[in-house]
Amino acid sequence: MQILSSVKKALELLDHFTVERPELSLAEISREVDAHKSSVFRVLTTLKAAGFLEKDSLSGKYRLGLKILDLAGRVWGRYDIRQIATPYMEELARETGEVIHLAVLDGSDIVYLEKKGQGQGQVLTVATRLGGRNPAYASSMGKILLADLSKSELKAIFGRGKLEKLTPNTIDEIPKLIEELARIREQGFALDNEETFPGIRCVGAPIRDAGGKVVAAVSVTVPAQRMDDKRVRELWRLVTNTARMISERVAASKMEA
Amino acid sequence: MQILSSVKKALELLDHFTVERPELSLAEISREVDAHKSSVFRVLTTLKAAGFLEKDSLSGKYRLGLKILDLAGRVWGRYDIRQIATPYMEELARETGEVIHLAVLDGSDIVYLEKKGQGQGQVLTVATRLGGRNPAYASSMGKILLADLSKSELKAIFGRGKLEKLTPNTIDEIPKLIEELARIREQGFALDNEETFPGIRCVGAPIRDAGGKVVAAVSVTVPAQRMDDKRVRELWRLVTNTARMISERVAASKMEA
DNA sequence: AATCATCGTTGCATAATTCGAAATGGCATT
DNA sequence: AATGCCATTTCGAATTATGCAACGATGATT
Repeated sequence: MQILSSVKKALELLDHFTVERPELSLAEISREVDAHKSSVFRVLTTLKAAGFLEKDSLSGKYRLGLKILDLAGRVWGRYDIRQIATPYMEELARETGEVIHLAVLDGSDIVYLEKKGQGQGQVLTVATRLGGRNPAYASSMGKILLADLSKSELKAIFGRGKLEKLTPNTIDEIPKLIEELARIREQGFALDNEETFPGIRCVGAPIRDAGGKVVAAVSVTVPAQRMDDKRVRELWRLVTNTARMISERVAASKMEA
Repeated sequence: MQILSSVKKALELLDHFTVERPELSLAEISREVDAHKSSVFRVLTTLKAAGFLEKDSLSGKYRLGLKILDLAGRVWGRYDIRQIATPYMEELARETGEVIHLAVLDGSDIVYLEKKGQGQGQVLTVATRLGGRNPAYASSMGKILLADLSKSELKAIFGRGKLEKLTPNTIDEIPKLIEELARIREQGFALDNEETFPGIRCVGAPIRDAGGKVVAAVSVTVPAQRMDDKRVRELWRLVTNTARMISERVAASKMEA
């Protein structure tokens, strides 16, 4: 494996900038990465010169730069599905009064492509973000996407070990996950029963391309206290309907995701 | 200036991946950057390991990776204005039947934060993209944003040279631009008269924060053949109304851009 | 089937680059 | 004024990235 260590270090430095901590000083970063200040300064300067970071002229702190949006715009071009799905998600958000997500599978994670709706002013909601990720095996959308993979594909992704528990409810044994995925294939939707986030349940449904392959998933996200069995059945009907409509549009546009 | 040259090279390599050419092979990139294949291979491998590139397993070609979306999601968090403006832009797109843009100033460029509407099926439209950039001095939105800067701020951005002409109509002399900006401050909107893209005209208006500072701009983009003086007046009224409504919402939400 | 050209990947010695320590100036606090 | 912390720069030593050569795989051509 031929990794350039100074390039790796520079790229990893970007990960320290988060939504919670969008601005950081040289000193803060040096302490966090446990590297000498002058080295970190040079990395920051390089990232800034390339537009990946910018520096607030008043505070002298660094934050992620707009070059990243420029590059991101080039990535979104691959996901026409997002444009197609947006009006349907908006309609579903109005209909249900809940938060709606769209995601694709990347490796063993889902990646959020779109999020619509504000929920019902509840305190408990999900801190998800465009481009953000969660383990596929815990989330309704992830399980939908995994259910469309072959045994060997699943093995290549998860191996034979135990899965990390995100909550007490997370399925952490691969045989149980395989069972769950078989059930999902049968019933055509998936439930996240407080497996990704405590207190949050989701119902997810598959978006298929013209060839029937599951290329994305859409879900309704609800606080557990509002998600009884009656509500599950209701949302299942709505979200699978939305997914089917998106799928038809996807197929009609010869979309490739 | 302390630039790490190997990090710089790696970051610059990302720029070779565009919407037009989303996938590239090792050999293609090596030829383009005029560097040895084995060096480029190691850079690609490092970028791939960090998620900035991914490799199509069938073609072996590289493309931009989803880590970029992850980071972009953290940048968007700075632009609450985008969420606020979206419904108003959608309404304006319906009302005018044209393409609507939202942008902010970054250095001497505008950066597109949002784009709504499809225009009227015309062949001639603008290839703009979320996160994409254009020189501020040529575009209606850019001129709106520049008009809010002080003389010294403008001087720091543009210096004393000539500006690059994008089209025969582009203002390329700084004194003329300063005059134009003074006019814009007076009238409260700006016109791009085929200065950024040939055959394309835009009317732009300022979005202000609670303190009256211009923090973003919104514009209507029209093919020149459909933009007579009557249409200019009509669109000016609509776009400044939209900008005012967004500004009020921005001020109400104590937004910081 | 054999040959050729091109591709992607790896190992190694050398050249290039990066690193850390020390120094310096700026700013805020006492 | 003294102190502490910050950001930035210089320089020699240590480390890393580079380019070359080699290799196997693949596809096209003979």
